[in-house]
Amino acid sequence: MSPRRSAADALLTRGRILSRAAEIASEEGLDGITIGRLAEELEMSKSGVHKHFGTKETLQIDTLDKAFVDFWHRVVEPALTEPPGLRRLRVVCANSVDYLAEPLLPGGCLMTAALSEYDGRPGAVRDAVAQVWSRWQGQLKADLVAAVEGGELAGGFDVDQALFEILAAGLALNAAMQLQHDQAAVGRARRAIERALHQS
Amino acid sequence: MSPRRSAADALLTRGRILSRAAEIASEEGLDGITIGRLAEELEMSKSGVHKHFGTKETLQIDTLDKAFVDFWHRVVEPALTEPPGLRRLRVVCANSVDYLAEPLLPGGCLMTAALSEYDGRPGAVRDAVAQVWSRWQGQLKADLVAAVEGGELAGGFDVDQALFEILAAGLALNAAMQLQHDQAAVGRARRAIERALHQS
DNA sequence: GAGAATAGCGTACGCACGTTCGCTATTGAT
DNA sequence: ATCAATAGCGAACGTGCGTACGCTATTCTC
Repeated sequence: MSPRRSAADALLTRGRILSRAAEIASEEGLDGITIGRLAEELEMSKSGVHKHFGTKETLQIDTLDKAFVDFWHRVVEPALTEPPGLRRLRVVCANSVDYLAEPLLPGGCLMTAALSEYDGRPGAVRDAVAQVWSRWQGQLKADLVAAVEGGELAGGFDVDQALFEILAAGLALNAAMQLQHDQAAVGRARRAIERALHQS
Repeated sequence: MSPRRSAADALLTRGRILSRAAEIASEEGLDGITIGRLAEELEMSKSGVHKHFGTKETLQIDTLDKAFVDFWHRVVEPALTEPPGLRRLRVVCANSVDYLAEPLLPGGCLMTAALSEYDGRPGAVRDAVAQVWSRWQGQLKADLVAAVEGGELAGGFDVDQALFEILAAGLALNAAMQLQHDQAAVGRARRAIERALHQS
């Protein structure tokens, strides 16, 4: 019908597809993404959607990557004005709690959803999920380590234990929000994270 | 081919179907359950499998319920010899950590997988997931409350905060085991739970 | 201005899905 | 001995899926 096809338009179309795909995936999982459904909702042809990715698996991975980039923009980057260490860590954690409490995507955090969905299924999608989580954990751990090295945390502080508890709080907050719409969980997550930083 | 159909045999067949379905669902999600696949693996016809449940949605719910009953048998019931309160709670928590570290199902805890999978999709399956989680949380909370009332925990102890942190540790342990096969997470989960019971 | 690239469309394909229907053979109660 | 129930089978259905192919129209490069 309307074959516009400049390079700029193509990138824009690709972005529209990924945005909608991320919304769908956040509610119904990466497997809920369907080329036919995307085509219908974006008012284009199945083959038009397909061509941008070549394979459904690629579409799923690109969707996850896009969601991760958005997450990073909102959660991590604003904290980079703080020096590495405890100050930056606290801002990152606060931002991530805010993100989980009021996510960009309608079905909540896609990284978290994809984690459960693909942790038992070998393949490229699972690898992508693992990489995304590895980066997020690496970011948190780097500031924990910096805080210890900078003397902001007590000597003998167990970095991996704190990391575990911070991640745990995020997972539990996401579950409480998505399954039970429990707003009170937000405060509990904040407190749990603060407690993770005060090992006795 | 071999139409045996006593009432006892029927129940047995139903159990075989649900057992295999639970295994599949633990690895690929409740949506990974497929009547055709079950029929093939169990060497029976699609219609034979179908007839036991009438609807795929019912099959999914029954699978979840079966997995929950098995979980309950292994985690909660052995602890009922302890008196309600802190002692029973510690046994339940220890059993649940053991369960997550070495689950009955190949893909890990089905309740946890189903939580992420269906938290954003209204319907009977989601309701079943919510109910299962509500029962599990209720069990934990009952012993926390009993512990407070029995004076085993300090006055002013925040039961909901502790419950949040215990559940969080379980979710994080499951994620660490399934995505990263991180055995060290077992000890961290145990420690996180113990810390949840020692509010400062 | 000519020509290679390519965004997007339309059509078609094979496949797996859940569900339906009618049948057969066995059971279990009368 | 009879007869209603029913476990399970086999075949068929409509649907939606991912993917492949060829085409058209526009853009970008030279």
